[in-house]
Amino acid sequence: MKIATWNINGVKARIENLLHWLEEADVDIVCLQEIKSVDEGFPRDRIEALGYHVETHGQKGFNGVAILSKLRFDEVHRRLPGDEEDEQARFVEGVFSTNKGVLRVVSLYLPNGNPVDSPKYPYKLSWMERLHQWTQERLALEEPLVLAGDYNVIPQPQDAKNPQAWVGDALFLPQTREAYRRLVNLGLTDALRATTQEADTYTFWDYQAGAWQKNNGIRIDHLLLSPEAADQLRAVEIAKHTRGWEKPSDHVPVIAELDCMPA
DNA sequence: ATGGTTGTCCCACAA
Repeated sequence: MKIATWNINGVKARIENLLHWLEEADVDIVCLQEIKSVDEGFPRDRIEALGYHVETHGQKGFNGVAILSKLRFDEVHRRLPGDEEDEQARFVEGVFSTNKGVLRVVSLYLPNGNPVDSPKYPYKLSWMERLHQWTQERLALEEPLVLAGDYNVIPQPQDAKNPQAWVGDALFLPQTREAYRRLVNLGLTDALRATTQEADTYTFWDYQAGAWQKNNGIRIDHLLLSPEAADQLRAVEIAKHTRGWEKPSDHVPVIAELDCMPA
C-alpha cells in the first residue's frame, strides 16, 4: 500500500498535474494540502473517475486539506481538537480497513508561522501543542497511524540546502524544532529518515530566485508513523521530477510504502 | 540587503 502527501498549492491550478501524477504513481491514499478551495469547488468528479474516494476539508481562498483513497473511508474526522475558535481548515483524518487491520491516516497542513513577530507564530506553536495532545491520545490506541502533511518545519540543518538562510524563520526557529522533536519523541518514526540518510532529500523549492535551478530546497513535508505503522514500512520515495513539470507546485509528493493491502 | 514568484480573488494577502 502506497500513501503519499503533497502540498499542491491550489487544486484548481494544479488539477492537470494532479491527475497526471495519480495516473503514473499508482498510490492508494493521497493526502493533499493547500487545496485553496471550498468543498463544493473541489474537482472531485475527475478524481473519482480514476477510482478514488474523496474527502475534503476546504475553505475559501487559503489552506484546505483532502484525502483521496482507493479504499473506502470507514470514518472521517475534520478539524484538530483543542480550539473551537480556530476556523482554519488544516486537518482531516480518515480510517481504513486493510488486510492487516485498521489504518488511520491524517492529512495536515501545519501553520507557516511567519512573520515570527506577528500572532501567526504563537498560532503555529499552539497548533503544534494541539497536535501533540491529539497524537498522544491516538497513540494510546496502538494502531497503525500515518501523520502526513506539510509540517512547515525544517527538522535539522541537513534538511536545507542553505540552513543559514533559514535562521530566524518560523520554519527553523529553535522553538519550532523543539516542538516538532517533542512530537516525534512521543514515539513517531520519520519515514524518510528511517529509510535514508542521503542529503538533498528536499520536498519544497521556492518559486523565487531560481531556487529549483540551484536545488536550493528544504524538507518540510513529512510522513510520521506510529510504531505499528513503522513496523510495516518498506520504502519511501520523493517524486522530485514533478517539480520540473509545467506549472508545478512548489512542493513535491512524498510516498511511503507500507506492508499492507486494501482489505 | 533586496528582490525574486505564484494562487486566489477583487485587492491585497499568504506563502
